[in-house]
This record gives sequence, C-alpha cells and structure tokens, in this order.
Amino acid sequence: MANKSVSDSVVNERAQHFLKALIERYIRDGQPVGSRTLAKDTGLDLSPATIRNVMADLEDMGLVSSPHTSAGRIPTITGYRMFIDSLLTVQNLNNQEVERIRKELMVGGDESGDVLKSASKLLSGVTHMAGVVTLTRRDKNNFRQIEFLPLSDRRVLAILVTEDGEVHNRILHTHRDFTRAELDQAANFLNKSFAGYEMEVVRQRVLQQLNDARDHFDQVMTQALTMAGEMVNASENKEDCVIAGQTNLMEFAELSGLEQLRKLFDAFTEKREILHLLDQFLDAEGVQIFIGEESGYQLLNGCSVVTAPYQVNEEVVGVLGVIGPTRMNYERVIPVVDITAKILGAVLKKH
Amino acid sequence: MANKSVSDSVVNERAQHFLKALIERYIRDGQPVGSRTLAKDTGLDLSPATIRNVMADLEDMGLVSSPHTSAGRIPTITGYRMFIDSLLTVQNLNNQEVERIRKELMVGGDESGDVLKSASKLLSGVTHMAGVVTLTRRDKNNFRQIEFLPLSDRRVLAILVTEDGEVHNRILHTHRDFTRAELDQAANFLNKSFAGYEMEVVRQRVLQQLNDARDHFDQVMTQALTMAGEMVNASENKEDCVIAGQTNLMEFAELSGLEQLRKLFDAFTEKREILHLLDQFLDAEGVQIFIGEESGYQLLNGCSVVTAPYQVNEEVVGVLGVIGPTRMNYERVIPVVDITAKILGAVLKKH
DNA sequence: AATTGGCACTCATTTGGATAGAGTGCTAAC
DNA sequence: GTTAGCACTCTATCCAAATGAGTGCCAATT
Repeated sequence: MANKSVSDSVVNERAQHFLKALIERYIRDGQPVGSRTLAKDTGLDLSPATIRNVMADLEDMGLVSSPHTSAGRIPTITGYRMFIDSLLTVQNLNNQEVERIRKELMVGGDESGDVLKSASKLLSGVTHMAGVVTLTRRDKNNFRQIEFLPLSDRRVLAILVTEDGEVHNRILHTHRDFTRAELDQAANFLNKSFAGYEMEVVRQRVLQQLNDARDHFDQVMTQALTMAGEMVNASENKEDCVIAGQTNLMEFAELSGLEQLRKLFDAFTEKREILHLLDQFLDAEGVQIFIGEESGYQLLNGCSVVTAPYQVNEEVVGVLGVIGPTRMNYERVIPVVDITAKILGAVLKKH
Repeated sequence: MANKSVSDSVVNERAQHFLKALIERYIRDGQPVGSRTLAKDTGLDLSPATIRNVMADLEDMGLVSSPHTSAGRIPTITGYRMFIDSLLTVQNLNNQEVERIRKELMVGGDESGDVLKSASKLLSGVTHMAGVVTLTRRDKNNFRQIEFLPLSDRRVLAILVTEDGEVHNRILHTHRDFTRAELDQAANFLNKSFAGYEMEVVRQRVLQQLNDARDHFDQVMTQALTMAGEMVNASENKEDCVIAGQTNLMEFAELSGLEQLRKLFDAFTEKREILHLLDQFLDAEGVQIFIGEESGYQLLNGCSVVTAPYQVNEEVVGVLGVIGPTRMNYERVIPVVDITAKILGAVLKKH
C-alpha cells in the first residue's frame, strides 16, 4: 500500500513535469502539442510512446484535452490552474529591467492620474497585452473647504476640496437666486464647522442639521447644507480605472471571435465591470491570477487576468494588472506585475 | 456642334442616373453590382447590354471599377465623391425621429460634458457607427475667480473658475511655503483686478506685471501671478472630444483588416488625431463629408467621416459627426448628423 | 513493471481538378 | 441608339484524393 502510494506520487511528479513542459510549449507556439514534440522538449530521454501513455493519464485527470483525435493536447482550465498554482517557475527580472520600469514611472509628473496612466501604459507595453490600474478612493478623504459661486438662472457652482487636494465641482439648482454675500456666508459656516472631518461624518451632520432645524434655520444655510450633502454624496463612489493597450488584444488569434473581442472592448470603455472585477483582488496578498472561465464570466472566456494590489504607506490603495489571453507567458508576466505594483507604490509614496 | 454637346449632356445625365443607382445598390448589398442587377434596379426599361455600355463609359471616367473581369462594378473614390456632391437625395427625417433625438439629448443633465456624451452615444446608436462630438474651448472663456489653497511641501492648489462655470485646478510648486493669509491676499488681488476679463488679456497683463515689477513687487504676489499665468496657459489648449460606439466598426467587413482596425482604435483612444481631423470642419457650413482616402490619411482608408459644426448663440462651438465605412448609407446618415447638430446647439443654448 | 517499436486508424488540412455561375466585351443585327 | 447572342474570363464551390500529424493499443523488450 505504502509502496503503491509512493509509486503513484512518483508517477505524478513526472506527469506534472510533462504537464509543465506541455503548457510551456503550448504557450510558446499556440498549437496542440503532440507526443513526439514533447519527447524532444523534456530533458528526459523517452520515446513518444511513453509520453503518449502519460498524456493519456493527464487527459483522464482532466488536465489536458485534445481538440480532435489526431491532434496534440492542449491544457484545460484546470490544467492551467495546476500549472499556475504549483508548477510555475517565475523568472526574476534583472536589475536593468527593474530600473527601466522605475524610470518610466518616475517621469509621470505630479498629478497622480498621470502616474496611473504611465503605469498602465507601461504594463501594456512590456507585456503586449492590456494594462489596467485602478485607484480606489479611500474613504478617509477628508473635507477641507467648500466654495459657492453664483451663476445665472438660480444655479450655483459648488467647489469642494478634500484634504488631499482633490477638487470636485458641481452645478446645483436652487429655487431662488442667492447673492454673493449669502453664499460666502454659507460657505464660511460650512468651512468652519467641518474642516478636517471625514466625508461621512460631514454628510451625517449635514443631514442631521437639516432635520433639526428645517423650519427656523436660515434659508441660505439650509440650501447650503443640502448642497454640501449632495456634493459629498457625489464625490463618494468615484473610482479611477485607467486602461491602456486594449488593441494589443486584437493580435491574439484565440480571442479573435469578433463578438468576443467586441464585448471585451465595450467593457473596457464602460470600465465599470472591469473595476468591479479588479476590486475583488484588493484584499489579496501579492500577485493573483484569474482565469476567465473560472467565474463563468462570459466576457472573459479565453482570457486571464494577472493582478497585484499596490500600497502606499502600508495601505492598499488600488490594484493593477494585465488582461490577456489565457495562453500568456505567465513566467514573465507575473514578475512584471509584481514589480510594477511595488514600484508604483513607492513612487506614489512621495506624492 | 451644338447638337453634339446637347447629346453629350443627355448621355451624361443618364450615366449619372446609373451611377447613382449603382452606388445605392452597392451601399445596400456591399457587393459588386452587375449589368443585369442594375437593369432591374433602375426604372428605365433597358437591357443589360445597354447598361454594360454605360458602365464601360463610367469606368473610363474613373467613377467605377471592377475588382476582376467577371465581377460587377464598385464605385471608386471619385465615384463616391460625385455621388455625394451632386447625386444624393437625402431623406428628411420625420417628426417622430426628430422628437426622439431631441428627447434623448434633453435627458443628459446639466453638465455640458454629459450632453456631449449623450450626443455621441445617440449618433453611434442611430447610425450603428462611431459617433464623435468635439467641443472646442472658445477663447472668450472669461476669468471669473481664482482661489489658492496651501498644501504641504511647498505645494499650492490653485482653482480657477471661468465665467461659464468651468473649474480648472492644478497643483503648483512654489519655492517656499505660503500661509493661508498670504494666499488669500494674492487671490483677492487677482480677483479684483481681473474678474470678467478675457483669459488672453489676463495672461498678458499678468506677464506684463511680472516684468514691470519683478524686483520690488511683493513676493507672494509675484508667485501668484506666475501661478495664474501657468493656470491660464494650461486651461487654454484643452479640447473635449468624446467618442462612442467605436466597436460598431468591427462589424463592417471592409474594415476588418485587423491592422487597419487596430490603428483606428488606437486613434480613438488617443483622440488627438481625431480632434485634429474634425477641427478642420469647424469653419465649414452645414454637413461635410470626408472620404478617408482623399487626404492620404492612411488611418482612414475605407472610412468616411460625416460631420457638421454646431453652434450656440450664433457661434460655432464644436463639431460632431460619425465615422464609418465609406460604404455607408449617406442618405440617412446626413440628415441625422444635420439634425443632431442643430438640436445639440439648441439644447446647449439653455445651458 | 515500465518502456518501446510497430501498426492500424482517425481526422484536419491541403491539393488539384472539374464545374457552375456571374459578368464582361464585342459584334452583328434591329 | 439599343439589343441579342456568343465567346471568354474569373471566382467560388464542390469533391475526391493525397498528406501528414497524432493517437491508441498490443506485443516485444529491457
């Protein structure tokens, strides 16, 4: 019994070795790989017939499959999964490449948006796939200052500045015109009362004051509070998501089902879905790989997503990664995503 | 002599009639149209042989060409040109359709950006091609107000509001920290001095004051002026360009040269080139049609662009249109673009 | 017991006609 | 000026045969 199990595990080890070789080959050439090819590929000196036996086993285990009787084998999703989880040998990037990434991210300029753009361009450029970077608005984005400017026709321009220097603006409709003085007064009140508070706190206080004092409170103030409330609400669910290099995906034959490609592109311009997808990996540690089919996401059939969260000051603020065909060169893409996440965090740290 | 010339012109008129029928047919079916088909298509009761003679003439004139000996004829670029310039019979939209467009543009919300987005979505939706709307920043965008907020590390957030309620903000680097009071003082000065002036005037005055008084002028003020100058510069060359429905273009077989499609999509995400292209039509009156090849623009081979400038308060503020395959239904697209331009102008008028 | 060579078999891809069909150009007749 | 007829040209389609890559299985070998 013990013997059997040992023998089994030995077989499995070799089988895994073959699986690895097969997938690596398939990733390189994109074509079903047969026993003869595989025999040459692995270092071991075995005949095609032997390989065939092993491949039959792998097929039984559901790790590979053949498109038709007389073609080679291609990895299945579960095959990829095993490959990714335990067979992969990631090549570390050499210093030169790391430096190149660092340099490209440095140039971005001060605007944090620019850096994200650089990052996604970088990812897409290096991997020849689509690069994507998200920045999740952290909720600790505190209230700093608000200004109101009268426009014509009972409209007021409200400008809200948060502690970290982001500016939101919005046009508000009021039911009468306000003078400059009235608006300044309202703004002053809000600024004095709430400067430095968390957005959520501001929102709640505003609502509360609205309820407490609806009747006798100064009319301007009421309006102002409503405005501020609206503003804060609006500035809440805003997340950045910048994508680059979508068109790289057109090169890949396996995604060339036109309908497929189209849906993918629509999702890219819509962004919402992509954002939602990547947000799942916010809490994950390090590089995560996600094979499209695994989640029944029709959209991502034939695709894989390689992501890593990145953090500034110990805190995760976003996730970045690449989207490409499942048949991608993970051994190279993984370290690229990994390093980029680390460097992006570092670059953002010095604001 | 006179007889000959009259006879010639008669022939030409009929030839044009055939050209029109041929192009309309080709636009419908996308396939070379032969003499037999064309004979049935035109009202006139002529035999295919006659049609063949005329088609041979058309080919001599360079208006049509045949892909190979035994295929029908397809229009050449110059053929399209003649069709568009003088043969086209545009169908006016019925009231119902006009209403639909108006309604869809109304819902957009107040933000002018939203309306542009609706417009381009509308265009792409109705025509099943790519819709694009540009908004050229009109230079009469007057200075209204500026605010400075101190950030950490010698950085200052400047917020510039223009008369029509647009908000620009930017982080400026200074060579020392400023207090809140200093910044307020500077802002007050600028606001008093320049409120209501044209941006360009502001810019020049600022530069002038900088030169006049570089030595003895209050340090804060100098900084402030520089800031304002930078800001104004920055807010200048900003143009909006919103594109929708790019992926519609994937449907068209004639554009399906992957390389072609890819370049097109890259141009769409880059936007710069598209913007430049459309700006050419700012001064044109009414609907303009542009056939890709005509300008040697490799990018637009096989494409046509149908555009119209739109105006609010008698002044042209942008251009909108659709991009699609040269083989598109001009007779329908033209009125759609035309009406949309008019309605968009009207909708924007009431801010 | 694992490995191997041999062999029959399967199936996708390629190849090379042969054929049908669409359409033209030309000529002669109306 | 128009038309019918005819020869000719090309493309697209279909089919059959050949090719070749690869498998599965069995019997022989180590």
